[in-house]
Amino acid sequence: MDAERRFYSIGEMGDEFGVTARALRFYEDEELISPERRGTTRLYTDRDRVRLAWILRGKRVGLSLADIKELLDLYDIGDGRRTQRLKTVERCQEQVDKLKRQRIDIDATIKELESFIGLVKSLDQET
Amino acid sequence: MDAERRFYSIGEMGDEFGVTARALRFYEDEELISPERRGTTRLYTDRDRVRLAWILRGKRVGLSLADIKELLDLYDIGDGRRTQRLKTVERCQEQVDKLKRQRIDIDATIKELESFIGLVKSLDQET
DNA sequence: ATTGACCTTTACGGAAACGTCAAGTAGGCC
DNA sequence: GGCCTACTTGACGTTTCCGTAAAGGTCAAT
Repeated sequence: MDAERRFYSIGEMGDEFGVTARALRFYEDEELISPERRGTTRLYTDRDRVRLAWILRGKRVGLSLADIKELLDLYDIGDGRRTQRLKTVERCQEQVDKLKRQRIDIDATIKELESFIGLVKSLDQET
Repeated sequence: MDAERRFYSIGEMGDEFGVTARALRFYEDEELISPERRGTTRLYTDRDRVRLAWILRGKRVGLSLADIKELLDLYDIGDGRRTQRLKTVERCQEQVDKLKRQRIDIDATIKELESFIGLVKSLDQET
C-alpha cells in the first residue's frame, strides 16, 4: 500500500478529460477543485480526478457549477452535526427530484423525436 | 369544427406557462414562435401554445434555444425534398443520441446521490 | 546559451438567455 | 375625457462559463 502517489499536470488533466487548462483554473477559482502546488505549479491527485469526473458529469446533466460545488461540499462535510446532516439530505433530495423530473422530460422528448423520425422515414418509402 | 379560434395575450401565455413576457418576446426575436398581430399586439394561438410547450421542455432537458429552433424548423419542413429529409432524420437522430447519453449520466448521478443520502441517514441512526 | 514546451497570473472579451428600466401607445371603463 | 392596465419597442445590465491574448517563469534538450 502507500501506492506510489502519482501527480498529474494541468495539461495531462486537460487532455485526459477533454477540458482546457483555462477551464481547470476556472474551476479552481470557483473552489471546485484544489490541487496541490509545487511552487506555483498545480499538481493534481487521484482525488482531484474523481472530483473532476463528478464535475463534468454534473455539467452534462445540466447542473450549474454552483450546484456542483454545493454537492461536492456536502460530500466533504457528510460527517457534520445532526442539523447539518438534515440539510445535507434535504439538498441532495432536491437535486434527485429535479433530476428525476428531468428524466421524464428527456424520455418524452426522445419519444417524440423518434416518432417524428419514423414519420419522415415513412415518407421516404414513397417514390 | 371551425372550433371558435381563441387567441391568447402575451400576459396570459406568460401566466399559464410560467414565463415572463420578456422571455416570450425574446423567443420571437430568435424566431422560435411567430404569433399573429392585431396592430402591434401579439395574439397567440393554440399552435403557438404547442410550440411554447415544446420550447420549455426542450429547455428543461438542456437544449439551447438554437437547438430547439432547429428541431422546430425540422418539424415544419418535414415534407421537403429527399435530401432535405435525410438531413432532418440525421439531425434528429443526433439529438436523440445525445439525450440518451444524458439519461445515462442522470441515472448515474441519481444513483450516487441516493446512496450518499442513504449513508448520511444511516449516520443519523446512531445517537 | 538558446529554443521550445509547458507552466503561471492578470485581465479583458463574448455568447446565451433573459432582467430591468424607460418611454410611449392602445383599449376598456366610468 | 381621464385613468388604469396591459401592451409595445428599444437599449443597457446581469450571470454563467469560460476563450483569448499579454507578459512572462521554469526546465529539459540541443
